[in-house]
Amino acid sequence: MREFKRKSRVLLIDDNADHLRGVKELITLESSYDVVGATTSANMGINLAKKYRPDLILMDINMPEKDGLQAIQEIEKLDLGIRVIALSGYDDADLIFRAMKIGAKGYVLKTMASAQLIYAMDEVAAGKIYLPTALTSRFFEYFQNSFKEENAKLSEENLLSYLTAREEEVLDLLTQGNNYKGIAGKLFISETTVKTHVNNIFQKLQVNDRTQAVLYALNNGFATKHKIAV
Amino acid sequence: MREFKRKSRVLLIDDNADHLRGVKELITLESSYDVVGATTSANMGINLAKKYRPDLILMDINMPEKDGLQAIQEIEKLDLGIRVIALSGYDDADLIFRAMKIGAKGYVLKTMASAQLIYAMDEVAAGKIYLPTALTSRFFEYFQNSFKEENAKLSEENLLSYLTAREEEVLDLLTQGNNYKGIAGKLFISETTVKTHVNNIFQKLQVNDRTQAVLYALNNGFATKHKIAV
DNA sequence: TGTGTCCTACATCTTTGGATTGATAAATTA
DNA sequence: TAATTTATCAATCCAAAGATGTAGGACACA
Repeated sequence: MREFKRKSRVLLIDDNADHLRGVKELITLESSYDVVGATTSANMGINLAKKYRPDLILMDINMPEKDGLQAIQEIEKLDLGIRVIALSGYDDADLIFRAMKIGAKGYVLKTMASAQLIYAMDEVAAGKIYLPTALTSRFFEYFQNSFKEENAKLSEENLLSYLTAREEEVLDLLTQGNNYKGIAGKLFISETTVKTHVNNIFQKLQVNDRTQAVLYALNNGFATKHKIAV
Repeated sequence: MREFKRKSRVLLIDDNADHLRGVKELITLESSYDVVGATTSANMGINLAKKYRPDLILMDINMPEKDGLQAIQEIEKLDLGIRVIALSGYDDADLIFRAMKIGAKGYVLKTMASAQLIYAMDEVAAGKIYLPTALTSRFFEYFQNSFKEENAKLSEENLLSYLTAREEEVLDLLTQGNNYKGIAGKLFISETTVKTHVNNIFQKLQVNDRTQAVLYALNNGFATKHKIAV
């Protein structure tokens, strides 16, 4: 299959010169990839990316000088359609999560067999996103954990549920930064009426001012509830 | 391996009686699982879950009456350590994302080969989280897309960067719902100084009041920047 | 040494926000 | 039908917030 396509162009960025050389050899042996560049500097890597527009980048994210994650982010910002695979020595869930969050199309451990690296490259070059099974599992544990609190908040007794429909409208406008006059204008009611509603909201949410009300709303899934609902 | 462990107890919930029967037979053939219950009702399923405390639940999430996702959420809320695998007819990214978000430990398509279902069950029963490769790819596309906007905001010119260190401290306290007095007390400075800082913050963020300042901060990664930084 | 930035502080004034009380009409529910 | 809830509006009062101008001391940098 792969043999019939044009070769994918790959750029390597890894501050460990030895590892860089090793990966380069490995990939060069693999006939379906052209290594168009290899550098130990993240900044240089970004420049090379702009210059050569590779299809793929293998980016070491354990670099001291410039953080590899930051480099990935900058490359993603360029929006050149370059697909980046993160190379890391650690299977740390937080690292994996952050890499995928900023747009890495794959995450491969340096300790993994070379065949697996090539496989990841094939998958990513084919437009897919690739994570080894074990890392996927780690990712999801982290992912679910980060939503646990939010889920708990959304399902637990929520003071927001005591608000009337009108009060929800008013609160919604509050969370958009409106003052009394703005809300009154948007709802076609008098400012004093808005004051009444807002005061009732304060009572129900047990807060003292609009900022606290807005914060309560945002921290307890007010927007979520209406727009993204599970 | 599996042969030596005690059998995992499974509960099946699927409003399609035919499919339910099919899955039940399939699993019964597989000697390492005991089907402790099978029902076409989500509510009944939740009751059975409480009663029998199965290790695993296979939950159809394409049910009209009570949404399967909601049922998963309720089971997760019980916190009984029951691991739920979502069964669905659709490989819709949004569905997959929502299922994983609320704590499903796996997501399997009904059209998949029975061997794959058993494999998923083995993995999940072993404490892992399992998503078929193809669905993982879909999930990540959706996941990365949902962060694209946020990433753009964080990396684009941000008025927050013009704030001084002290102003950031003040803004941080503002985003916790403090008034002038509260901030003054916490920073051991006078209330008038706080007013000065807050006014400077308003100028820099180009907003008119504290609520808008807080909203600007939250919408532009203020907390994120300091606590979760990429 | 001077220039600029930052943190601190105060005075003054205007506007907005918040608390409270009271009242009417419509809709809902018991 | 009576009672309750909701949405509307007003007056009043006090507190808080916001706008503006001024200014001294600390520090960094050229």
